[in-house]
Amino acid sequence: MKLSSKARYGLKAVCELAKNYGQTMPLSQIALNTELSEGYLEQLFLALRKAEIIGSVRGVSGGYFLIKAPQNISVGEVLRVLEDGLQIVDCIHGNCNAKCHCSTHDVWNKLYLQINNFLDSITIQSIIDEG
Amino acid sequence: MKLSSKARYGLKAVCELAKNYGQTMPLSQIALNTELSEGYLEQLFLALRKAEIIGSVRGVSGGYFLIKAPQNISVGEVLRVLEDGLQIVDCIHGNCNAKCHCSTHDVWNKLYLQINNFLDSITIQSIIDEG
DNA sequence: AATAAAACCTAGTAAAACAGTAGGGATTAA
DNA sequence: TTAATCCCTACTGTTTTACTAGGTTTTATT
Repeated sequence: MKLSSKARYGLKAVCELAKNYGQTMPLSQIALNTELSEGYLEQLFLALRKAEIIGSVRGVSGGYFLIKAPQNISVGEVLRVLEDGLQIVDCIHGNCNAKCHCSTHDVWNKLYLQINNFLDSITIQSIIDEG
Repeated sequence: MKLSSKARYGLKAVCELAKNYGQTMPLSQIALNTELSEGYLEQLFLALRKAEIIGSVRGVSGGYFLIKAPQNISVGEVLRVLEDGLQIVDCIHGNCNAKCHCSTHDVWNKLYLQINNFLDSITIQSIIDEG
């Protein structure tokens, strides 16, 4: 139940973009501000772009930008991209073949919903407001 | 954010013990009923015993038993033993040296509390009742 | 047209974590 | 004495993680 670096770094980077919402930021600048590896961030940004959370401009004076306003993006949206859908077990629907006569699956299902509901209730804007 | 096999198997095994609360069950029987590896379960039971969640009787006709009644044990108690305290990030108190000017740490702290509160609210008894 | 800044993309890789297995020792009822 | 059972440590193959490397493409600027 540990969060991956992808998730932690990714959220930080998205917050950095949020603080500069409306502008385009080169990855080098984001890496500098967050003290994260530029090469590693690049991979995360590739995923975030394909998920249409961020957009990009190529070439000189290009960079990345948030597509939606920070108050309209939830932490859940971002993390689901970076954390394989935030699923905490592989058989989330209890369709595994185990001869388990107790409903532990229900626990995992409910925990999954709790986590997602909570993370969906937090906006990126609220994070940078607190900081 | 995946749950480990330790956690999944451990909870199943504890449920199995709960269904036979008041009796002593040999590990071989638990492994059989849950279709889990006896050798692996042994490790989990070592930890659960040291955490005083289960007790054991050695020798012939020995085995393991739940120390507390199933309605007095929460899923959280069990999982914290098996999942390194259920901490989702290493620096849960935000004491890492990162030059992060946004409060993503607050998110992880709150999520940590959400998860623990939720799991503490579920008793082992309620799981076997549903099954 | 040349250059340099930037995104884009794939593949490799060392280290850690995971999910067990192996093998023996200690205890105890029968 | 035996066999069942818990106790404990160490080892091991696999997978995941957290990157790094190295190149390609695009584009503003000179």
